[in-house]
Amino acid sequence: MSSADTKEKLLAAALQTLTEQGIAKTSARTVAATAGVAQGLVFYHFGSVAELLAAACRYGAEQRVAHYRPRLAQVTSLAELLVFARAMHEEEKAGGHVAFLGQLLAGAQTQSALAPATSAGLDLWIEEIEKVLGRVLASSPVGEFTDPEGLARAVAAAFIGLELYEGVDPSGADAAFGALEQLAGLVAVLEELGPVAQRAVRHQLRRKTQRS
Amino acid sequence: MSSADTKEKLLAAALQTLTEQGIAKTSARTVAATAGVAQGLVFYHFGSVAELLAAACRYGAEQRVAHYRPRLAQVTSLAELLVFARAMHEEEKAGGHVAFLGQLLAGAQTQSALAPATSAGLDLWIEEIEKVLGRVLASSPVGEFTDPEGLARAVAAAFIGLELYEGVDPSGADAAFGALEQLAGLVAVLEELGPVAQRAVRHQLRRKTQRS
DNA sequence: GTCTATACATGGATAGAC
DNA sequence: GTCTATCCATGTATAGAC
Repeated sequence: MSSADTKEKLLAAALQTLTEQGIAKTSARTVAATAGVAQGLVFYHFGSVAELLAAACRYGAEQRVAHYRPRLAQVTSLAELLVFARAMHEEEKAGGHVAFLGQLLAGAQTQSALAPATSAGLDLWIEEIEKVLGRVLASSPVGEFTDPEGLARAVAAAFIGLELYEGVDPSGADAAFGALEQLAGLVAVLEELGPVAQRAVRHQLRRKTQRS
Repeated sequence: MSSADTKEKLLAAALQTLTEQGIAKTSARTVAATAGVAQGLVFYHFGSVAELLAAACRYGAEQRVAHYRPRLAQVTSLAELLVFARAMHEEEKAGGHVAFLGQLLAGAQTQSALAPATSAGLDLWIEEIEKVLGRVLASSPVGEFTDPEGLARAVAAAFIGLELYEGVDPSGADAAFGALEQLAGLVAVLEELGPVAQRAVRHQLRRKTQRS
């Protein structure tokens, strides 16, 4: 078998094991078994389990971002973004293709070799989210008075948190998404205000910004 | 040694190991070593590693919520809540006393024995957050048009996500908290609008709510 | 009732076979 | 260059000593 083939199999198997077994049960043995290759190949091809996981993170994050990118590109309002988030969440419940990021995030807390790759994987998402937020909030006071990059980072981290929460309390996670949708609706209202109210809001915001 | 003593040691050691070593490296051996007791005692006192972790989760969550409760009780505005969140985040960077919830959340995804305990531990936080949000948002349109319990769940899950994110990208997490503070300031502005603008906002919200 | 010694499974890593 | 056989550390669990 070609080197590229085996590597690819191991990368895919690493992601699958990570989502299905969790970081605690993800080992060279379990991944190799899933890939259908010998256990030693993990070390031959990647040097260590951590390096395999780091590579798998890059591989998987690129794949998933590419998968969702076209749909994200069509989002033109905050309400649509929340609809997308909910749909993506539903897809994740079935397939769990982003869940591996939660597992890596947990693993990276204490295994420093995983941190850069996990951060880089998340950055792919953050970049996309930032683009969408920039577009969606451009016409709103929110876009004017918040840091879009920081907001994108908060959204990405929060989404992973919610995905993890889904695993222990599905109905609770559902309620959380519902509340966020209501909140998004509230922000959207700011855009639909009449000109007088709009100016009042912006005026207050400017005062507030100067004060702090 | 009394049974209660050994159990207490194991519970504390489980939390410490979970935060310092992560779920992947938390085993009967590592926890017992930290506790300074024999490894087999984990199984004698708790039956299995998962049950020990579940018990430790209850134990730790109660402790931490009790630790922060007095300060949460003094929060009277959304801005103050964000100041508290940032302060708690800083404390966590140093001590990492809530980090174990992130590790358990990751572990619970695939080890169903952990899910109920983790969910229950989070619920202690959610309950407190809900109280605070109810108080803080009572005078705001946000309180009127969102489900406070769902919002509290979203906040708790998002906070855990941000704590995990901090572990792989501290400056990114800082930017995320900064953006959320700006966002909170924006919501606070709604409360400071003049009566005319207030009514315009509420009117739009009512229309919006009826439509959806 | 409390704990220790021991059995056996799984994991990481590599020397050397093909 | 690719893979297998094997070593030793670490993991879970329990039989039986105190």
